[in-house]
Amino acid sequence: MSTSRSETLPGDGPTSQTAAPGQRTQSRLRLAVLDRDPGFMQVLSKRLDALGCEYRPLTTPLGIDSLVSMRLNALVLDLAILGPTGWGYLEQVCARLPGLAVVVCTGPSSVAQRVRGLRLGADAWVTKPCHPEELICVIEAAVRRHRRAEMPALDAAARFGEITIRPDLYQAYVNDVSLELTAREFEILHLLSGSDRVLRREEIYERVWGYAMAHGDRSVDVFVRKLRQKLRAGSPNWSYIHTHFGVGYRFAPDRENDVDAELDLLAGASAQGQLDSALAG
Amino acid sequence: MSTSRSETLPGDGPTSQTAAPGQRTQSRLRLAVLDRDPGFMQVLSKRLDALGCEYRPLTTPLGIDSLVSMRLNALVLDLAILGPTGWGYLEQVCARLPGLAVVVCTGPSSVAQRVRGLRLGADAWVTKPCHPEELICVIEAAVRRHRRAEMPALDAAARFGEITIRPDLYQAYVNDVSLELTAREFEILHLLSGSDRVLRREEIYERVWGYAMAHGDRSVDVFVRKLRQKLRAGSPNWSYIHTHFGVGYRFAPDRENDVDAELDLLAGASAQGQLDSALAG
DNA sequence: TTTGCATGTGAAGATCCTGTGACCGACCGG
DNA sequence: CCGGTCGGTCACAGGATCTTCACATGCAAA
Repeated sequence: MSTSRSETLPGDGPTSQTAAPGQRTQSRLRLAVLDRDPGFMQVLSKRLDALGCEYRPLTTPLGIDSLVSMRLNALVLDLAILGPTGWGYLEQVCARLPGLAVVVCTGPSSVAQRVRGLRLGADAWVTKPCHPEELICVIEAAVRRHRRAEMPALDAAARFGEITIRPDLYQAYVNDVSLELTAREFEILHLLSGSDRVLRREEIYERVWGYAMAHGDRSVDVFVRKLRQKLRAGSPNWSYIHTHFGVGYRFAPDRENDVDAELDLLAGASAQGQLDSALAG
Repeated sequence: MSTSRSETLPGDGPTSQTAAPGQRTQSRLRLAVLDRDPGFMQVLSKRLDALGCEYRPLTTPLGIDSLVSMRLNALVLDLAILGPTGWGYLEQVCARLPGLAVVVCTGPSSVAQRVRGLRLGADAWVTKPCHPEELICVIEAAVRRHRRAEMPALDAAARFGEITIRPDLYQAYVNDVSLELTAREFEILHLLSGSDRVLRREEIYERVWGYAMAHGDRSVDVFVRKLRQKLRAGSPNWSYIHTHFGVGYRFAPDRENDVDAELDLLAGASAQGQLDSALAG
C-alpha cells in the first residue's frame, strides 16, 4: 500500500477509476426456459416480455448443439421434467457451455439435491413456487457474473466526419493515423461524441473526472481547446466541438466552407496581399 | 473445493487442473463472513476449515478499502446485522469490488427485499437457517462464475511476431527456445495476447490475480517489465507490449524500425556518414 | 457602444504515471 | 541449514500529463 498516495487522495482515484466507459450498454437477455408448468410459463413470459427479453419456451430438452446455436445468455430449467437423466443433462450443458448462466427452478428438493445441482455447474437454484420477479433477478445476477468474466467487448468503433473513435484503443484516428489524444482528452471526446445534445461543463466534468466540478474550474475548457487543436491538426476544414455560450459544448461533425482551404488553394498565386487585407478586415 | 471437483467431474479433473488459464494459481478460496450468529459461524467455519478455505469472520462491516486489501474472492454477509444501512453498504461493496462474489445469507425476508439485494449487485441470496454445505456450494458457484473465464481454445498455440504462446505448456517460445517465463508472467502474457484492445491495469490484475487490485498496487507494472525484459532478450527488434499512458497495456507484435537493423543492412554500403548525420540531426 | 461575463489561449509549475533496480519474505529441494 | 527461485513491495527518477493562472478575445444585455 503506497502510503503517500493513500494519504494524499483518500477519495480520489486514478484517471479511470470511475470513468470506466465499458459495459454500459447491456444488450438484451436471451434465454430459454425448459418447463412444462403452463401457469409458471405464462406468468414468467409476461414479465420477460415486459423487460424486453428474448426468451424461448421449451418443453423438451434440446441437444447441446442446438443450445449452442441459440446463443443464449441463460437457461432456466426444471429438473423434475427430465427425470433421472436430468443430472447428466445439467452436467453436460454446464460443461459444454461455460458461458451460459444455468438456473435450476424446480419444486421442493432436498439439500443434497441442491448441492448436487450446484456442484454440477448450475449457477443458482430457485425453489418453486417462486415469485417471477425474484427468479428474473436471480437470472440477471448469474448473467451479470458471466458477462463480467468475459472480455468486456467495448463499444464498437464509430466514425464522425473524418475521425474514427476507437474505444478499444482509447484513441481517435484520421485515416488510421492516431491523433495522439491523452487518456483524458479521449474520454471527453468519447463522451461528447456519444451524445448529440449540449453537455454542460458540470456534466462533462462529473462524468469524466468522477466527482463534482469546483466552481470556476476551467479544466473542461482547457481540454476542449486541446482537443480542438488536435482535431484541427488531423482534420482541417471540419469542426467537431461547438460552443454554446453560457451552456456548454456539443459534438457535431460539420464540414466548414472555411477560409483556410481557400488560402491553401491561393497560396501559390500572387494574391497574398488581398488575403492579408481580407484577414485584417 | 478440490474435493467437490474430483467427485463431480471425473473426466474434467485434469483439464481444470493443468489447463487452467490463469487465476487458478490460488486454489484456496479466500472469503470473509460478516455475521453475529455464533452457532452459524461455528458450523460454517468447521466446514470451511475442512475445505481448506482461508476465511475471516467479521462482526462489524469493514470499510471498502479494508475489504480490498483482504484480497477476497467472496463475501458472505447477514444484512440483518447492518440494519437500514445494509443496503447502501451492499451497493457500495458490489460497485467497488465487481470481482467479488457477494452472498447475502440472512433470516426470513420478503420477495421485495431479496429482489432489492440481487438488484444491488449481490450474486445470491440464501435464507437462514440453511445447511452449511448448501451455502458453501452457492458461494463456490458465484466464485466459479467469476473465475471460469474465457479461452475455450486453451490448447491452441498461437504465434505473434516471433514468439509462440503455448497455453498447454504454460510457456512462450522463440524458435522452440523457451523464454523461461514464470507462471505469473505467462498468465499476463497469455491474457494480453488474447485481446487486441487496451487492458486497464485493474482488468489485468482482476483476471490474473482473481481479486480486486488495491489502489496504487504496482504489481502489474513490475510483471510487465519482467515480461518485456524476457521478450526483448528472446526477440529483439520486436516490441509486443505497448503502454497506453493513463490507461493500461495493449499487446500487439510490432517490428521496430530500429537502428541496428538498418545498420546491418547498410553495413556494406558507404552510407555510414549519412546515417550518422541523420542520427545526429 | 459600452459593460460585464463567458470563453479561447498560452505558458509555467504542480502533480501524476510509469520504468527501473533493489530488497524482502515465502517456498522448495538438497 | 542453505542457496535458489518466485512473487511482491518500495523508493527513486524521469517524463508525460494536468491544473492553474494571467491575459486576450468574443458574446450578449443594457
